[in-house]
Amino acid sequence: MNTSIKEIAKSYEPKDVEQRWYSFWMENGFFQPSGDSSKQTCSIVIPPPNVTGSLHMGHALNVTLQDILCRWKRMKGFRVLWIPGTDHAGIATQNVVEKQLAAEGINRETLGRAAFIDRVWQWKALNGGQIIHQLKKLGASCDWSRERFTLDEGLSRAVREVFVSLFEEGLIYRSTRLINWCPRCCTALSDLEAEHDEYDGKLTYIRYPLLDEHDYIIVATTRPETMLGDTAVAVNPDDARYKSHIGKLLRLPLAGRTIPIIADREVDPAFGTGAVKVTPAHDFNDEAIAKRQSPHLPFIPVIGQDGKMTANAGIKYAGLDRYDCRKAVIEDLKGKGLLVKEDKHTHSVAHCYRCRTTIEPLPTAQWYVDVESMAKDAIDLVRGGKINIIPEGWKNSYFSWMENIKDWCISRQIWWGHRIPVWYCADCTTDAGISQGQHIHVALLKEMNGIAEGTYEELKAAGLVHSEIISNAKTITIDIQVRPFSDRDDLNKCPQCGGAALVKDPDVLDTWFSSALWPFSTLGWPDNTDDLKAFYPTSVLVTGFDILFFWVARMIMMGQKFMKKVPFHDVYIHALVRDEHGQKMSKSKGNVIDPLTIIEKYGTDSFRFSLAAFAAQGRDIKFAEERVEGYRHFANKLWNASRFIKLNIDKIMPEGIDNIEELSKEINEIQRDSLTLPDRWILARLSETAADIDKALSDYRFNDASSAVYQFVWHELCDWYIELTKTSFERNYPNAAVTLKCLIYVLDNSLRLLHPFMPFITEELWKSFPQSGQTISLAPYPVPQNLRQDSDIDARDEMSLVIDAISGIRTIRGEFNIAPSKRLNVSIKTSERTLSDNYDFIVDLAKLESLEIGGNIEKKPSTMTSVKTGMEIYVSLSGLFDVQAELQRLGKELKKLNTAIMDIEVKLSNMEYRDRAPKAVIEKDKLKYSELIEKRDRIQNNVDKIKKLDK
RNA sequence: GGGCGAUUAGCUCAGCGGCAGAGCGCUGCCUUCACACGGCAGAAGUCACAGGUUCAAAUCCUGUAUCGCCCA
Repeated sequence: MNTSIKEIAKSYEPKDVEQRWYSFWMENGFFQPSGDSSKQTCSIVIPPPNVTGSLHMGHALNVTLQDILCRWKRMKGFRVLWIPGTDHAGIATQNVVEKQLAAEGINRETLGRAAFIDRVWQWKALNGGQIIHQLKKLGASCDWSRERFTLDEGLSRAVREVFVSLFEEGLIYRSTRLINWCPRCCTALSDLEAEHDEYDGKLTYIRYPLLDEHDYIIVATTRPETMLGDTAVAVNPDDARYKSHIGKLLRLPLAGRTIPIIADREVDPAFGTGAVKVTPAHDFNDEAIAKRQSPHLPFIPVIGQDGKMTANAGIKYAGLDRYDCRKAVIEDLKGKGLLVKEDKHTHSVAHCYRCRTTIEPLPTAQWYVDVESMAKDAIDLVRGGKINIIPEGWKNSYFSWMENIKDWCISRQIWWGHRIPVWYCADCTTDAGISQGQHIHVALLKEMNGIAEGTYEELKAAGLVHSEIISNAKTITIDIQVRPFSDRDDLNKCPQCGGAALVKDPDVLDTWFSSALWPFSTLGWPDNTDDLKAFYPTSVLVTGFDILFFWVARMIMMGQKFMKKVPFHDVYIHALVRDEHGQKMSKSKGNVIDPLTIIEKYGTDSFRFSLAAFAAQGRDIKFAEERVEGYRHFANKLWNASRFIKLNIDKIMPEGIDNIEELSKEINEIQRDSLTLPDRWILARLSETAADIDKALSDYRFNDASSAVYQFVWHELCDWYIELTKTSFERNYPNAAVTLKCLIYVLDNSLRLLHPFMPFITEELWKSFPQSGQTISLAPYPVPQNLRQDSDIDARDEMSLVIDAISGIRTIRGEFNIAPSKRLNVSIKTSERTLSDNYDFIVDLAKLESLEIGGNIEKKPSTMTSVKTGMEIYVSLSGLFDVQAELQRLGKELKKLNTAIMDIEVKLSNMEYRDRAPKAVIEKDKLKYSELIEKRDRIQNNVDKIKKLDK
């Protein structure tokens, strides 16, 4: 029997406490799903943070909300599985390691592909655990034994399976078209990875001379350097200014080429001059125009993958950076008198989401996923309610994106990632009968046999053998004509000719391709594992709106496609965390708040509680540090409430208590008569609070849940109940022990209610009471059904009388600045027995010297009056009493009451109101009206008495 | 250009047809034996603006202004 309550510190020190418990939870495997499979399950997959990442506010919010849900469900008895892990973040990680290499004076090409990838794995082993460590600091109750990485073996197998089956179905295909190209990362990007920002640029007007006439046409462009690749000028067919020009030829300045004037409906006559230059190889709109023409306009790429002008740009410009070329072109046009003007012009420019470099649209061969039919299904799933998006407002964004979705470019020209499982045969011939070796271009790391680059055939002709070509290749480019083979197993023979001259596709997949499989790949798919059977579909996905399209939409498509079931039932979209001025946090702005600094300063629990309290639906979070400080005070309050209880266990029950689980049974068996009014009241309020929190969490209303528990613990348990128990304890009531048991019971349940929000302090306090439970994280969550059931509503009405009496006296004390130490003499005129039944509570909490309660109390001279429903309170103030001040005070109150009475009179006398308002509303108003009248009359009565008694 | 959201106390925000709320801050009194990271009391609002619907509007509708975000 543990009765010794160790001395506990006067204030809560989070650091001491937090360190201990996390490892305790881990060592005991509390976060692994437990219980038999008949139990209801709850599963969540974490949005995998980038392996390069370190914890920021967004992660902290995201993880805190998931942890609240998981801990709540776990305590409710669900078999909970929360799978953690990280994302290999292809471009980001490769950038980090390349930077390291650059510092050593090498680059990935000199290192070679295999060695480079080894380097990245080394880097990952050394640094990749940082964010995981930080998630643990937050208290995340993930099942770390199931931690996954998007590039680990199992997940790679899932990626391979998905790729190959989509390929076999024809839904993955290779195509040459314009893509967003980042000239710094040297890779293609998906549409989503190109971010559009407003930018102050120029609109340049250029004169294009007509071929056979002394006339010209003026075009306006934001990118003059691309004119070198123009293959037409387009006008709107309905534009009267240009109708007669359609079909004529122009001499393209600087390049000297002849290009036609064509008509296209999409040309906006209001933009610039209404005539636009068409550069199909470097602009998405122009590409579309080119493909609408019959025959298609030619594509002349003049900018290369490195962002420099190519030979097509002409000898003068070839090799120039695209921006230097812009200057040169402007100068040369000026020189020829063809530059009309340059206007200031704001337009949006696409940037690489990883490195901010301006995107260059380039025609290249890339792999695409045909998403049309999957998107259609994904729309239906949300529309039909199979997947709920919360808050609902995001549904519209989801639909509008999904309805306009374009095929997804999934190939990336980098090395870190899932290699595309496709092979090409250098020996076979294309459909056109040409040797495929002529369509495979190889650049070697160094010159061999006098050749540095050329087609596969040329290298062979120079005497190189297959293995030499492959192992010394710096880059391999495969033309679209070459036939791809994809397979679940690595190919070493051509499936067609049986030859061994196979070239593996050099590209890797978009990281989001593997992320899209996360809800089932982490559970063991493509194997039909027990986890998959038990935990798929997952219960809810908690994430920020910034990856709604990147990730959520794609998971829905892939989940439905491959599992034939939704990946999750609910998607809870939380806010973005901004700084206290509403600015997005960013390193460049220097307004980033580091969660770990906050944790260091205020403790994890306070931080988590703040995040939950901030997490109102549908609004961004402006993070204010003062709020966290406020919740640290709350933690301290809780700490001290427990401290108070422990001190009293020592005093009142020297024999101690066996364990607090036993207490729950006892509380349920205690006769109502043995309980004080405060006991009954707090039990009732506990039950109501538990119901409120359960409802709020079920609806993902984290802020409602946190404020309900805050309000209860501080303002009901601490402000009132604990203060009231002091009366029982200090006056040695016969049932003081019962009250103490109630108090412990309420604290125990409060700790359990709070645990999902504040896991550390609640475990610390809970474990400091004697009990058989191993951990609070597996203790039952309080819901009304498992709390004392007979806690009555009468208790609340009765208690509000007592509270009114005490508050009434305190208000008078406060208004006249009477020191709390001065005991007052008070009489209360009332017919309510409740007040005399709770005589001591009023005396103690209002700090009275004497108290008289009765129906026949008469107001004495020099007494302050407070009129409340059901009672009139007289506070004796002989000596301090000021007639004028008191009359003024009561007069003010009368005035207020009269205004209220008049308002309600107008309302009640309105016939339409009486006809149409619901009965209950009218009844309520009538009751209120009579209460107001009664109160006013009683105050008036008192005013009259003062005038008579104290004149 | 299209769409979404916000505007409520000094600040940060709940509330979204039936008496305008919370936290922080502010003012006054108090080191009362859990807690000064505290207690008690108090002041503080034309619910952005203009119309409309309704017996009744912070709440629903329309428009305006300002701010923010997403998509093109």
